Amino acid sequence: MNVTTLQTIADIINVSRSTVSRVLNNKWERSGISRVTADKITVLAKDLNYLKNDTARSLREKKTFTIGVIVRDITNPFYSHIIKFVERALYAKGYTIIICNTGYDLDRESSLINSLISRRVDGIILSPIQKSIENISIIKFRNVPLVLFDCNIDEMKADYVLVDNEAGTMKAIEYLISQGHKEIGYIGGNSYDSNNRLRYAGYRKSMQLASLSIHKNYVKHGRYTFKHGYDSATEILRSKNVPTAFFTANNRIMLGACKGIMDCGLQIPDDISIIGFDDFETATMLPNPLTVIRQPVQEMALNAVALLLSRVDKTNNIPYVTSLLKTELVIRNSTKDIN
Amino acid sequence: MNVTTLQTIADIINVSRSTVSRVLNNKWERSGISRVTADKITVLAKDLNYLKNDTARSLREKKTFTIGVIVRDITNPFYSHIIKFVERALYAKGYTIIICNTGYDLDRESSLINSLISRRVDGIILSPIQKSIENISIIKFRNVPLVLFDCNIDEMKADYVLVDNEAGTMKAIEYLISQGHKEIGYIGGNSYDSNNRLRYAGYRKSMQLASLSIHKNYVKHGRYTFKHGYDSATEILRSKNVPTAFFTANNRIMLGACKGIMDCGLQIPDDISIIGFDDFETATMLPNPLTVIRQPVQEMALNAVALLLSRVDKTNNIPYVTSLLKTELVIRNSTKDIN
DNA sequence: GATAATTCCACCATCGATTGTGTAGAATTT
DNA sequence: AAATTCTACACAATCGATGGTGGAATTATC
Repeated sequence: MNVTTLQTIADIINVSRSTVSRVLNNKWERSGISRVTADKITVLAKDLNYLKNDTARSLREKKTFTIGVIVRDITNPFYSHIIKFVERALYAKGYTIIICNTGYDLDRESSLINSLISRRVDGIILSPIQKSIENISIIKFRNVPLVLFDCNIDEMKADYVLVDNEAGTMKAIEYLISQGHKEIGYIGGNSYDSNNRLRYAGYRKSMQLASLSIHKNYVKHGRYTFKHGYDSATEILRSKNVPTAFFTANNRIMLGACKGIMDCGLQIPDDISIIGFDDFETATMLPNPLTVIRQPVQEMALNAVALLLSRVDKTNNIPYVTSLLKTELVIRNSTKDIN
Repeated sequence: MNVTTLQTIADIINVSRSTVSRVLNNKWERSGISRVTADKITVLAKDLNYLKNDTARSLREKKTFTIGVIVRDITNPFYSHIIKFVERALYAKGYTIIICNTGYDLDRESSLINSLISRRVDGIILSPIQKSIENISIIKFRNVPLVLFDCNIDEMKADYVLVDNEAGTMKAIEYLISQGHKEIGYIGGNSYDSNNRLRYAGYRKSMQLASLSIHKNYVKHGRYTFKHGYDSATEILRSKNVPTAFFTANNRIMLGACKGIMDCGLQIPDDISIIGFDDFETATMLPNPLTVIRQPVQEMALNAVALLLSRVDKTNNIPYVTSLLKTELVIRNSTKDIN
């Protein structure tokens, strides 16, 4: 259980801790340590399986080489892919990431943030719940480098990475309209969520531009879940008037809606068209592969990392940056031209 | 940028660091500190937004309250769900987790392990690549509490959490046989992977018990990917003789195989039956929902955490434990009775 | 041979928190 | 009034690593 430390090595070779430290950090030349001493130390360190103690180093250096990443739902493939890319990019820069999952629980978010700050992470990438922005303020108050991800909060000045939610949605709706759809339903996410608000705004704008009216009954906001998608779709489809197409605000809702449509005995796209935000692996697996708005997941991850690291490295006050990325309409086969 | 430390508070109130420490750790009564002093300290700490420094505490306590979790592919829903449950359980016990993704890269695995040990994590939950067990030995050598997850390595004594791969597969194969299938293909994972070996063993055993012969051409080992599933299925289906059913060794392979089958112009389950290991959200979304062997994901996660923490807490040498969990055959509609 | 110039390292403070031990001064006892 | 007991803290060592400063020993220079 006895671990080798710098002191262990120093004692054996009869040099000081600092000398060992300098050698093992490749600073021995600059510090005027002889090659002979350096070699002895290097060899012994290997023999004793010396492994640096990062807690000590972090304490001393006031730098942990750790980044906190907080997402709302790690089981959503959108986030798990983001995390994969973020982890890979940060790892390449020598950073480790601590991943936290809020599960849309505000208390959890708050407590996780405190925990990350206690651990003195060098920065945080946060995909906030947005019900309250108090948690975010704490991070800023503590002066911890922060990148807000997948959200767009007007009242909060910060670095952002986000996509053109409104424009992306408009592409989708306009595509539906070009196929002759006039009655288009919107099954969205939480009403306090900026993505949902912007996607909804895009939906309304496109409808308005085409002089199409929006039926209140065709619009459902709710949670970003399969269940919400399913319930909303079936509820809408069981009423007297039904739309000819649906827009869904994320992958989970889309899957739920698809299942709901099928369970209502309707076929996609013959009986009803559907288009949604987020691309995902199984979108191509349905009887008719799904047409979606794809977010540039890897690019988003890389931009978040780059933005954050530039904050971490530079103590000077760069103005806040918003990295706004473009979405792409991926046309598959879940909508039908009814012109 | 000046952070409050115990010393800051101590200086203002004119007490010593230790007194402040004891108060903020609720040890003041035991240490004979007056309520008046304690209150003053508590109030001031709050006013100054004091936040404990975990790097310092960890160094002193030789305990980081951090657990490393290493998985092979975080974007696989099986793992992302495991991680979700593991994180939740550990969080409840005051631990933070560092999630690492090897992406089946052995060097990465090795380097991640070293990094975790450098950070002095209190324990590691590892789902190893298994091409080499050297990396695992390092963890054991360093005496870091370890739980091996989702694998079964005979040569390596350790704590394990795993499922009845062989028995589970047998349930699946026997189900197919009971439906009259005699020509059953096996599309598996990496040949060095213990899960794959055991699942394959289960497949062979069931076939043998039913006196069915295994066609070499119907068996494909490879990577746990969509592509491998797709390629294998199409390759098999394009040959002269084709099986009436497939068993697939994980969720990715299953999806790939399904797509392959569809792209060959065949219908599931009318033309060909399929059954696979791992349940997943979209299994229910296909035209005909998929029949699968479900692993008790949450239970696996909780057992891994419990096992690990018992190692972390007790320094005494408990004998190694293997937590072997049962799988469940979830019958949906991807197989057809051809009796 | 004496002084100057290097070479090569040791010393010590520091990061922030924790804890065992020691001790003034007040309170109580005899 | 002296002895004893409490009360309420302070002190200092420790965890392991880092880096500025200073100085002994060796070599070079005239």
